[in-house]
Amino acid sequence: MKKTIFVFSLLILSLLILFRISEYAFIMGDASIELIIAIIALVFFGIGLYINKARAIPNTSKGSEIDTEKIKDLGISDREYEVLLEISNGLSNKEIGEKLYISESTIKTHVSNLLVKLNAKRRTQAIQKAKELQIIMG
Amino acid sequence: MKKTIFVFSLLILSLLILFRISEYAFIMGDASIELIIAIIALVFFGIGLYINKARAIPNTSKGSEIDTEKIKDLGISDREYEVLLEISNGLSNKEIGEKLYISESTIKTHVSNLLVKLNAKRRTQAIQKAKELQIIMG
DNA sequence: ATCAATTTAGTACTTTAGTATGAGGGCTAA
DNA sequence: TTAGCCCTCATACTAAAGTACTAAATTGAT
Repeated sequence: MKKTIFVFSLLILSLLILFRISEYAFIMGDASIELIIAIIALVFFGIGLYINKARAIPNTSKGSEIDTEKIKDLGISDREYEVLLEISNGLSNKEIGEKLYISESTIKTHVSNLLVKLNAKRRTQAIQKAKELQIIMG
Repeated sequence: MKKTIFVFSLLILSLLILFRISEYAFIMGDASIELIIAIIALVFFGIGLYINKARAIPNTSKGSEIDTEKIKDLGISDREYEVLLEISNGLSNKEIGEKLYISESTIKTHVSNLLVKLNAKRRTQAIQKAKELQIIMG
C-alpha cells in the first residue's frame, strides 16, 4: 500500500520536474528538444518497468503480491522477516548470521519466534506456510 | 524471444514516430510541446508496463510446469522425487517415512542422495534449487 | 520519562538432519 | 545369469536445528 503511494508520488513528481525541464528547453533552443523527449521517454519507460516489477514477479496468475498486512498481523518483526527470507533461500542459521552480521545464537532466537508465529514445527514447514500466507514468494 | 524482439521493434518504431510528431510540434507552435511531452511520457509509461507484463506472464503460466526431463537428467529416482515433494511440504524425515510406509532410515538415504544430486547442503536449499530447476512447484 | 516491543546474545539441553558404510532383495537388460 | 540400478533398512557417527530460559541495549510511543 505504502509502496504504491510512494511510486505514484514519484511519478507525479517526475512529471512536474520534466515539465520544468521542458521550459528550460525553450530557452536552450529547439535543437535539444528531441534529446529531452528521448530522456523523458526513457525515464517513463523505466518507471513503467519498475512499477510492474513490484507486482508482477511472483508465483500464481494475479494475486501474487506480498501481503504486508498479514506479516504484521502475525506479529512478525522486520528482522524476523529478513531471517525468514534467508531461510527460504536455503541458508543455514550460521550462514544467515554471517550475512546479517549477527550471531548464530540470535538467528536461532528469531527462527524460534518465527516458528511459533507461523505455527510451524520446522523451518521447511515455515517456508511452506509463509508461501500459503503469501508473505514470501514462491 | 520473438516477443522480446517484437516489443523492442515496437519501441523503436514508437520512438521514430514520436520524433516525427515532435517535428510537427515546431510547426504547430510552442504552446503544444508540453502536451506532446505528456503524451510521450504516458506512451512510454504504458510500454514499460506492457513489457513487464509480457515477461511476467510466461513466468507464471508457462514456467509453472514441471520439467520431467530435468528430473531424469539429474538422476533423481521416482522414490527420491516423492521424498523431495514431501520435503517441500515441510515434513520431517520421520513424518515422510510414516506417510510412505517406510522407515525414517530409508528416508535419510533418499534425502542424502537428493542433496548430492541437487548439489545442496541442506533440505531447505534442496527446495530452493528444485524450484529453480522447475522440478517442483512453488 | 516510562512502558512495550525489538534486537541482540548467551548457556544448556533435546531433537532432527545428514554422512558414511554395509548389506539384502527386486527388477531389467545384455 | 550376471551386471547395474533401485529400494529398503540398520548402525554409528557428526552436525545442524530447535527449545527454554535469561538478560541487556535500543527504540518508539504515550
